[in-house]
Amino acid sequence: MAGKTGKARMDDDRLELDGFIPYRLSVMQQEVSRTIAAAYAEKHGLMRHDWRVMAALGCGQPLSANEVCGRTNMDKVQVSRAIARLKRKGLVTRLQDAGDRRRSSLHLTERGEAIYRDIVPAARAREAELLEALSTAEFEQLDSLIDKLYRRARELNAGQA
Amino acid sequence: MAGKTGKARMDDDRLELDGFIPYRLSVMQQEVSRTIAAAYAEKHGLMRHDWRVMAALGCGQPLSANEVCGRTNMDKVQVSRAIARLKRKGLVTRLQDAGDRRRSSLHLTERGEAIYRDIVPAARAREAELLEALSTAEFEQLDSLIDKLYRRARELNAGQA
DNA sequence: TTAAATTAGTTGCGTTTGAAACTAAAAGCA
DNA sequence: TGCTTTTAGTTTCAAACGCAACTAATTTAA
Repeated sequence: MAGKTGKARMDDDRLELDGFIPYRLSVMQQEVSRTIAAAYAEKHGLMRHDWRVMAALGCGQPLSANEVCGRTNMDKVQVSRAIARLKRKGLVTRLQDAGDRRRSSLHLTERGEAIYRDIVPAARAREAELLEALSTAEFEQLDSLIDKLYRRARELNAGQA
Repeated sequence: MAGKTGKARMDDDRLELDGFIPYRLSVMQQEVSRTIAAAYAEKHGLMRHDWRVMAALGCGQPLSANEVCGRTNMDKVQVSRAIARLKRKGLVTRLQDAGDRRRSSLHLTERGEAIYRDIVPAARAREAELLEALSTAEFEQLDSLIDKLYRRARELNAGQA
């Protein structure tokens, strides 16, 4: 399809940010992120990465740090640091794997579980409030568009990654 | 509308990240961002914020730092630092405003302009490649969805911001 | 007309980030 | 077996960030 362009793009050698999809996506996403952060940040003093690690663990424990990477799309440095913070706060424990002593399996502690159980409904509620702005059809479109754009971007990035 | 939920959400007190729209949005956006960064990062050693400031200036010079904030959705600290970097690199100049000596008006230098003119078509090309994954109808849906979600998130955040 | 409040922009501080280098254990293989 | 390579995860260092405090110019308004 030829020349999809955002709204305000008149002058051809100037780029109007407001008509540039990647920019708008970024600004929108940041705002959405802030909405969700309310569910874990203030009250529990967690960062986004911490919360993601907890979310991964909440869905299936134990996990190695490496498995957490896979489920959260974070890289291993971020995961390592998030785990360090969570351990410091007493929200996760690690247990060195007997078979492979490089690995260790991570668990939410009792406190970690409690916080997890506190965050989940709040996060869900925030998401729901957000999605109230959309019809069912729009929601499905969104779902599909996220997927398509993600795949496409990965394709494009695959070269130099 | 009642209970929109992502795909993989079965257990009600566990949150599956892959079915959580804000998470998927974030991961997708990051990937898209990387795609676009290729247009300004490696080759010109710019950061996202630097590029945004340049993009703002490219569309209408001169601008005060404050006006840049408005056009880029960045806050003044980020803008101040981006300008400092760009000045260091010789890509923008500042000129103290005669009427109001707190302000100064920012301009792209010759070199700044040149780099801007190099980046714009590359960024456009990247965006176009990305959007090739979508039909015209989908593109329009995307445009509208970004808008709706952005507005909604701002509404929700307005309280505590 | 001068003191208080606002606005433009910068800076200092402690924390987080990103990239690359690193350690230690396990696998591959000769 | 002993040597190289891979894999899991951590650390280091410089740059970037967020926040609050700051300076300096301008506006408000008593």
